[in-house]
Amino acid sequence: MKALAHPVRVLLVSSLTEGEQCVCELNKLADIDQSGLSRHLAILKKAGIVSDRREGMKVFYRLETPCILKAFECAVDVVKADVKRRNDTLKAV
Amino acid sequence: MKALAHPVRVLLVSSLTEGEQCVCELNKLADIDQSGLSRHLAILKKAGIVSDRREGMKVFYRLETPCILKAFECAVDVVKADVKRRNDTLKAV
DNA sequence: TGACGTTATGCGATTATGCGCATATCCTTA
DNA sequence: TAAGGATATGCGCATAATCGCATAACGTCA
Repeated sequence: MKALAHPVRVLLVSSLTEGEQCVCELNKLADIDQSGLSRHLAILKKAGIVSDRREGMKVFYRLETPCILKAFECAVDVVKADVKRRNDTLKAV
Repeated sequence: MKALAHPVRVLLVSSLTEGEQCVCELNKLADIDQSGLSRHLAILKKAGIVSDRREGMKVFYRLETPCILKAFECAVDVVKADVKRRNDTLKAV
């Protein structure tokens, strides 16, 4: 759970749901220092959420657990419910 | 996501999947200072994961988002996969 | 082998989290 | 209104997470 507690890591996982990607591609997504990106990926790997594969100079990361998508969907639901609640509160006024 | 990044909070949510509970009951589960518990619950509430309801002196918390169970199941899968991987590595030696 | 592209790691500084104590707040009941 | 139980909050300290820079490690190709 801690491994997903950072916006950049959520972004990374989210991007990897579309398939394997190398660090260089991920680096374009996240506006962050390269060393930081590498660290975030290491955290996800240590947590068993992603795995890596070397191919030439590049390292490719891929999602190890597709079920994580459901967790994200739930998170989206939570946010939606929150928005709805705020709206209802506004209307009530 | 951050809201679930602490073992105590995972425990709390997990316990709340069984139904509404008051702070006093939750306090028995988590071996933690009462003020800390209150803070953790506040974090979950702010994240929209739980909601509270006052009834006399006691405050009852309940899960706002049952789908969170799926997220936990996924976490369990990740851990299981990790254990399996370790075993396979051992066997290979 | 040497230069270069890609990714990882060591380190120090900064910031965010969590904890425990004391205390405030809210509610009930005498 | 006063006392007491249940819960929340202010504060200071300790620890952990993150960041950016510099540099190391790894692989390729001339």
